[in-house]
Amino acid sequence: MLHQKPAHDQTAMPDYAPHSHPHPSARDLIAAHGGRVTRTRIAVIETLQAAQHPLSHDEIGAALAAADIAHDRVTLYRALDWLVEQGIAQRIAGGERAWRFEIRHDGAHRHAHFHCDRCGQILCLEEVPTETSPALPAGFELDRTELVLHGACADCGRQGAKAGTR
Amino acid sequence: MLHQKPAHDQTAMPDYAPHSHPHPSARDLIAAHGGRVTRTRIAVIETLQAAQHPLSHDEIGAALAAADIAHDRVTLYRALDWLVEQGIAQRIAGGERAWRFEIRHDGAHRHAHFHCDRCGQILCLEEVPTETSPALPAGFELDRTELVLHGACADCGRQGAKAGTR
DNA sequence: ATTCAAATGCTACAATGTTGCATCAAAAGC
DNA sequence: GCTTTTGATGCAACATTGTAGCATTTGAAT
Ligand SMILES: [Mn+2]
Ligand SMILES: [Mn+2]
Ligand SMILES: [Zn+2]
Ligand SMILES: [Zn+2]
Repeated sequence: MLHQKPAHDQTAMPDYAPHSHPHPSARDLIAAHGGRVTRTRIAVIETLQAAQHPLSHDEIGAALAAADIAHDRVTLYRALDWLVEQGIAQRIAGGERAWRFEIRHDGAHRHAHFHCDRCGQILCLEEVPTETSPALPAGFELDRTELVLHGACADCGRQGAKAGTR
Repeated sequence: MLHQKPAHDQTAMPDYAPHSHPHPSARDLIAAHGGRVTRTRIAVIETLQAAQHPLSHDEIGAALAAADIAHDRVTLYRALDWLVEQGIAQRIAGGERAWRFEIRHDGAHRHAHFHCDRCGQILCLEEVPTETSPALPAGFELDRTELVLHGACADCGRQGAKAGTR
């Protein structure tokens, strides 16, 4: 239930702008998709909207706790499942075998991510668009493309040049 | 310990060509990296070399079992860890929160993957190169890029057009 | 205020991966 | 070949991440 990496600590909803474009109100989003407007869903959406990088279930849970919003693990999993089903959020297979979530951007605003294979940090690369569709085998339908750049972040690169790849 | 998807069943080392280019001998590869040549490592490498798509720990374990190579779960995890550390194999964050592994191709032969979000199938897209490096923040080092196309495979697309996104 | 499906909160469980430590065996030295 | 050394293995116990079932609560429609 606790953060392992105090570096990315990102608890209660911050006040800086998210991905540099405005976001619709959480209540409206939920209602527009025919869901019930609950404290948990509102807080999850607002947390994701405010985040500068995709958040893990654990990180989102910490944000809810910091905002004094009672919830249990399973409820949060289900809220996230619902957001993904609705296309409001998307799952990203970040490194550490735990999903990460972020608001799903449409068309122009989609972007790639950088994943540090040493410390696990994930960074949104706003400038790098995810490449558009190449030829797929017959019958295959493309939904979205995910581009992840792997390597070492500035912090990890500086120290131990030859640490574990993992 | 059993396969869930008989469709991708890929047990004992098959005899067809892998990614359509030849592979170095497993023993040589291991020795060249200063590791001990053990049955487990040899079999894991040969299994990966023969595979047409990235394999999960479970699938590789099944292949070892089919080849009558005794091993335990942890040993296999460690063999795979070692291959990744050495840069012989690479981990791919396939959907189902389980790593998938494949031989790491160099330069020209790197390719993208297609992931079916309905049935979980993963396909190597030999023709689609992973895009080359864009601008990264100062100090960041790029190791490799991972391009995953998400959508529905031919089988899944045909049936239920509007199933679960997940 | 009443109604009722949609969300929630437990508890119990499954799947995937990790750690510690005793034992085994690959390969190097003799 | 025999011994030695240390990397690799096997086993047991544990951690993390995510799911399923079911009783209870609550959003929102009437
Ligand atoms: Mn992002
Ligand atoms: Mn591949
Ligand atoms: Zn890092
Ligand atoms: Zn499919």
